[in-house]
Amino acid sequence: MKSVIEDLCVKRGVRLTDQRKVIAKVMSDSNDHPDVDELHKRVNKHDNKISIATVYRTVKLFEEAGVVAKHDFKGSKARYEEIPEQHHDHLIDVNTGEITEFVNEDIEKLQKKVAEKLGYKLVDHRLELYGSKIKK
Amino acid sequence: MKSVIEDLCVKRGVRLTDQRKVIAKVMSDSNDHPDVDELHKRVNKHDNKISIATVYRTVKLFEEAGVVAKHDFKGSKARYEEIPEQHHDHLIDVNTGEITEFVNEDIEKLQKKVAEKLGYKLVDHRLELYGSKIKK
DNA sequence: ATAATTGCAAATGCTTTGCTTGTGA
DNA sequence: TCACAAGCAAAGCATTTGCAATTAT
Repeated sequence: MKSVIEDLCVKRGVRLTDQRKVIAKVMSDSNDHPDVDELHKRVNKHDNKISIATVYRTVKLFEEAGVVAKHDFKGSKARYEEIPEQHHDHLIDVNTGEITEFVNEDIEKLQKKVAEKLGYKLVDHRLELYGSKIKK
Repeated sequence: MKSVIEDLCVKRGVRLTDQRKVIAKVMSDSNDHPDVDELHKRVNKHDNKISIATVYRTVKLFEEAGVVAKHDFKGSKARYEEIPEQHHDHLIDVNTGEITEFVNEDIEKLQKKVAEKLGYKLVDHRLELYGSKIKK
């Protein structure tokens, strides 16, 4: 059965090899934000002949095709996630590295407004919150 | 005459060598966001025996001492700036790389609120807007 | 058929580090 | 004095790439 990412690739004319299908499935099945090493490990459970170079090439390809998102959080290597239905930003636990997703329309609107006031059309943004858990 | 960064270093007990004084001065005199290579070039105009390794070690030291800020904007290497009196965020021109600083208290407050609602104390954040100039 | 993709290992680019010599407080 | 810093070159780490063999359409 086709993964969400695989479907999107077909729609966008991305050539699908066996390796790409496996990587697409692994990413679609992930609910976290794995880095390339972790993806490679997960992918290798399905096919241990897929090289890490291919994983690197594929996540880049998927990113350029707009089917996965890349994140460079402070102090860690690049992480990836399937493009979500709804845009969200991230809060990173500075102690554990745990990532929480959130949506805030007010902030989104304000960003657009700030950019426009400065004479720019907002084409992208990055918002990351770093926090430590409040014990109650 | 002592630079702002040099002053701060004294206050925080950071040992000041000739090299560090030069690097501090160059950074205090910069109004942009130079990367390490660019800093090294500027520093070398004052003393061409200062190695790039020292520049790397020093910006890291300054950053840990809280006297300079490091930024990792999308698609470029690490850039540095003197810690500003007032906190600000950045808008990056996706076409030219030009950086504009801005302050928005409403966004700041909302970020804090979002973190708290998720059970976190906000200890840091990253907000970057990427835009293209609107021609008028 | 054939242009694109893979695996491998080597190369890259930025940053850090070991070691010896030099130096600030 | 002497713990710390600098310069140099080598190492490290994540990522990219050249090339020959393989594969999707």
